[in-house]
Amino acid sequence: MAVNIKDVAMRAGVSPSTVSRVIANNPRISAETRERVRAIMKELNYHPNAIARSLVRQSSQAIGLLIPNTIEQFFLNPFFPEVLRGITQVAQHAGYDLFLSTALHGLNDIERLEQMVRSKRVDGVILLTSRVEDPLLTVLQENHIPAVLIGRPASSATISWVNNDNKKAAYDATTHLLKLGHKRIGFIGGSTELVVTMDRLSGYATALQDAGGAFDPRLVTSEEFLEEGGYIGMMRLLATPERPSAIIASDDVLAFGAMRAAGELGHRIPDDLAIVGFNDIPLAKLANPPMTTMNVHIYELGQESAKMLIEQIEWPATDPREHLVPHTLVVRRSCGAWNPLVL
Amino acid sequence: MAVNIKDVAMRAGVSPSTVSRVIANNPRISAETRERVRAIMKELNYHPNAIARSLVRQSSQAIGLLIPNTIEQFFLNPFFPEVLRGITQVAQHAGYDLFLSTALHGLNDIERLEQMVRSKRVDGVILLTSRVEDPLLTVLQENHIPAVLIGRPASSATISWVNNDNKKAAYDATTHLLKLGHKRIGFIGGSTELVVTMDRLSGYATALQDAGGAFDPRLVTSEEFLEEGGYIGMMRLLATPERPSAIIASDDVLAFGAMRAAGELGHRIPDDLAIVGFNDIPLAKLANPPMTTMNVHIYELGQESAKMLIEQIEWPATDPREHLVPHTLVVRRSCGAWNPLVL
DNA sequence: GAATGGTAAACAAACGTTTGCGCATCAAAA
DNA sequence: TTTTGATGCGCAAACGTTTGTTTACCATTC
Repeated sequence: MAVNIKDVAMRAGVSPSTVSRVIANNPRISAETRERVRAIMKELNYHPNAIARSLVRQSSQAIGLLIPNTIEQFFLNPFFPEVLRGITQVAQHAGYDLFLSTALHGLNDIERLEQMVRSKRVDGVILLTSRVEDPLLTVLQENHIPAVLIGRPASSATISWVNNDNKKAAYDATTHLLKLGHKRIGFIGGSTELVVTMDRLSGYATALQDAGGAFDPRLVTSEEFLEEGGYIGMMRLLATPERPSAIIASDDVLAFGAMRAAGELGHRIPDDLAIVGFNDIPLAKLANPPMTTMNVHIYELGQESAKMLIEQIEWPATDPREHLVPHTLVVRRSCGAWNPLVL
Repeated sequence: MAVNIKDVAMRAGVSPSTVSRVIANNPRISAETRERVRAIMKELNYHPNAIARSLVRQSSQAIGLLIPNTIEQFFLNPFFPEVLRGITQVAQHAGYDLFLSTALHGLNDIERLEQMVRSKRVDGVILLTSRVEDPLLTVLQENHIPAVLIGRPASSATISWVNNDNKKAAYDATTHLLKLGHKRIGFIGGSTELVVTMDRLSGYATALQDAGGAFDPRLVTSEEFLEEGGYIGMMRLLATPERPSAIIASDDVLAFGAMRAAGELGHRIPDDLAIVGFNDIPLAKLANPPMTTMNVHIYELGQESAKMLIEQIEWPATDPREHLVPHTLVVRRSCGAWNPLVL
């Protein structure tokens, strides 16, 4: 039914090989033939079959996105579209298509991985799943699957990854609050199974320690990565005997929940309670008050991961690389630093 | 390098056809052979090549998502992840993979469409692009490409679509405000090129008319589909001589911008100004005050579109269908209806 | 004992490309 | 005139499956 390369060849009075070479802009085709074939292609409205091409080329010119099992949570977080935007930008530019793999009906990460790459549908994968179990990494290595992790591998596995310096970022955020005079600073984190949570918690603790402050476990809570989690976490922290005067939330969505909880209990932000979030999602600046938050440049994270993956696909020999995307604290109103210039 | 069906066949002492039939659970294979082949597949860690399969089957078991050219705006709007979530859910369940097509380097919709489906990478497409130009629809029809539009076609083209009854929804939202006693109600819409904007505007106007109110063009503004657009729109409306006492924003993101503008000018919501948004994005209930908004059930929109597309792919004969997803007004604080029960 | 029927598996063609190799053709050099 | 070297193009194999048809085998039946 659909017109194929043979139809074009026949109509143009040449062989399929010639048509193929015209498509590939092979220089060994005369200008005259090239033009004639091109005209026929247009006339017949011919479009090369990408599937057949992939089969013979042994490459699909597509990259896969492995989305965490906690789909709902992940999609709900503005992190997702933003990182996707970055990946998209680079992939498009390099001529790669994007394949999405989500997990719903009980497929685990490994099965999904095999579905995508072992079946040759994609040339490599970007892992958005921050809680990386080792078996997955083993499968990747054993099968020489080009892959890039967004986040940091829990173990010292040899895989390319792109991440923020989360410890440093949390350290900086905490220091910011310390400089504003806060003594008791609380921490609301996501699931402790996530490397990112542990890193940020660690940076927070180190900052307190360096400032001579005490790390009080009652001021630390870890919740689901949802607005509701932030809400609950804040409620918990505010119930402690000596309540904190400032909060670090390891995600803006958590921070939003925290702000809601604080508001409901009648605490004013930043007067009674300073809050610093993480990620600088678009709505952070629209919060009331506008939220101070650590911008981790998610878009760049996405871009860089795609770049690294494509590099890996096209030069399979290259060693795993790491890349740290810098962070910048965006000072708004929620931390109580009315004049950012003095900091 | 990678193990293929022939390797399995050889090792099991059978032909490739037999292996293929084992994979397909063909009943003509004896139980004994089936088990033996299965064992070998596991032993060799064999995974069928989806590309080769697609080639011979003439179907890729994948559906494509055509994302509007206004990528940045689209990704920024929480509508996107939510509709994607719905699509994903159904697609996964039916065994279809998801392919993303975004437009960056100047490819227009048609080119992208051809890239995806004419090249057989996907079996059908979901069009997320609400401003559907006719040429695109023509291409779809001429090539018998299974497709579903999310939104309503501008012309009376014969294409399957799933949508909200946007006129009715806007009518209902406006009526809600009228019942609360508002006389001058403003409307902040997205680009007038979008069908959805025009539909909602139309419903708004009809509601005013039915209530005996006058439609005042000075109370209507159309802006970019961004928070910033809502901000500017609100500024514009508040600058009119007789300023409105209530606002309908055709998108929650616009409503957020509107609320910010109102806040900056010192107007209190809902006391000085009532606001009703559209979409009920997750953050709507976290706004300050929590936002009254028309829930259009985006997730369902996504689910239904995927269902319709897959149905179309698997039963090519079926006629184009339409589906309206119901809307429900979620009354919170921003509209000033303190006791939703009385309505 | 030959014909029939049923079951299990093999054969081979197809799907639409790409690409190494070989074969003409022709002009220039020997 | 023969050799050489480009140049332009065709041949055919390969990529890894699926599937309609055929074959081989064995047990019934006449």
